[in-house]
Amino acid sequence: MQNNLTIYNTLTRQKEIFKPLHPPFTGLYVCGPTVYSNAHLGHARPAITFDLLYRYLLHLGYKVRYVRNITDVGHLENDADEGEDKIEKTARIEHLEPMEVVQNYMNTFHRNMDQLNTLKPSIEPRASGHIIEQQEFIKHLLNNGYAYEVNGSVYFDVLKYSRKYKYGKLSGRVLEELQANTRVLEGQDEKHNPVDFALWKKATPEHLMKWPSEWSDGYPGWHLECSAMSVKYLGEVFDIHGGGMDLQFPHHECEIAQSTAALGKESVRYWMHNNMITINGQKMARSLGNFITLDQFFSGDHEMLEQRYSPMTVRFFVLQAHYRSTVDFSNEALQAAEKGFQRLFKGIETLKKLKPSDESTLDINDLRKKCYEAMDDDLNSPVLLSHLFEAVKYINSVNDGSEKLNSADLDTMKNLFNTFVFEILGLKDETEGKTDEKLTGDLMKIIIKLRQEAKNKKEWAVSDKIRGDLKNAGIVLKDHKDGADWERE
RNA sequence: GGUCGGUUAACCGAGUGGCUAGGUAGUGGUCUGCAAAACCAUUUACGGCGGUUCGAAUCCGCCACCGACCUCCA
Repeated sequence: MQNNLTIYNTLTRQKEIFKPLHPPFTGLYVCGPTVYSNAHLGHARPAITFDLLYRYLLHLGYKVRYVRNITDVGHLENDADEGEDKIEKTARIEHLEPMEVVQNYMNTFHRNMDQLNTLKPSIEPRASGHIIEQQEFIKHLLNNGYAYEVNGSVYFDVLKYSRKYKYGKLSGRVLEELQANTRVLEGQDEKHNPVDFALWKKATPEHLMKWPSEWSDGYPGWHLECSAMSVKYLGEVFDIHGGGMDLQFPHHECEIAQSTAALGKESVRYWMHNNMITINGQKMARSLGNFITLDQFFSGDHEMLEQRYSPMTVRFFVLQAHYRSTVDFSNEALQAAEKGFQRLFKGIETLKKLKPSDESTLDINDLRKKCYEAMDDDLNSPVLLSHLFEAVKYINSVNDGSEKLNSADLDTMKNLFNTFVFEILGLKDETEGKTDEKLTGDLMKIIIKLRQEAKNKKEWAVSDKIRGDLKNAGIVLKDHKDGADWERE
């Protein structure tokens, strides 16, 4: 399994050549959503980023097991609330069962992910379905002496851990400074140290989501599910763990601590983190209330949106930036992405119609090499797109007759677009698959022919009326030298 | 205050010590009964101040500004 893929490992803060532990197999774990509200643009970022990685690994020939969890227990909303479980809180407001809320938002999330054309993970485990595994994990930590029980809750002993291992290695935190900076808040008296974190929390009587355990009726700590489920499905040591940059600390740091303490070794080989989507320069987040949901993008139903943006426009928008850069939302940027996406796909349409020449004026192998180099360079999708746009320009020139492609190169070019645009970038033609497409096409041919006859007789009023009426019906005619094309508005 | 990252033209967004990234918009042109579209060509850059270098947007230092995270029961 040869490849030149390099990925930026947050652990070492540099790009490293990707070498899986057990080729051709490779494991990928990505932190999925907490399903207590509708998915917003921020959720699209990791989904698309790691979909790109998953697709590229598949393309390179790896047998990938892609695990993305659904968090359906735990998580607090913010400092203001009184320790209510996020999911439980929403449940109370809407008078629904907690699991009904979970199901509802999970369904929406899945629909949105399908719209964005992300491939489904191999396994999508839910925290609530792995309570026993999490409890087993806690027992392991208690036996190892890295956890302690107080009043039915179990906490991880960070200080003890740090005597043997380095706590904070992923996020660059220094334990002493963390202790110095920790805010002193109520409810921590159970902990031996403020930096300790919960593995199991005893539930209050009114808490709805709780499970029996030998310590108490309660619920697992947030960080635990990822450790327990990744080990279960990918093994004690696996290749890639991904997630948003905002999860680096404390979530992933605690995951590392738990797993290392329980297993006695590093569990994750490559840590990858996508950057944030910003809006007016600030992170788009549920908790900040500055989010626009994916459904709102797709429908245009939000006061900040000047128009609707199709799922592929959103996907293209995300891919046009490198995953480790922030991307700032704006209508202008989305509209530019929409136009760019259309230009790319018009190029593909033109490519389909090209006639081969006897010779080629393009070094197609060089183009292919550049495309692979871009992807190998830590998934540099914007550079890949720039090469594809260069190719589009070339395709148009061939169409105009100023450049040439021979038959073999033409096939290679089609292949290249198929591979990179559809297979790897995961873009798709949104006009395809509509019903009666063939019939519509045939009808349009007849209409255009009739109009052409009118034009030949210089009956401009007739031809303009046809064009105008079609426009009212949502169809745009585009005249050119030998005939006319049409497309939906 | 600490840790990490960023500051590129009208907007978005790559990037290497010397060679036009790319997209959108703008401008000019081709095509055209008109319109639209399409295509071609093309203008405006590298936060500030120093330093290293024959040469720096790219390396180093300082400053300014912006952002993420800094555990609460999760």
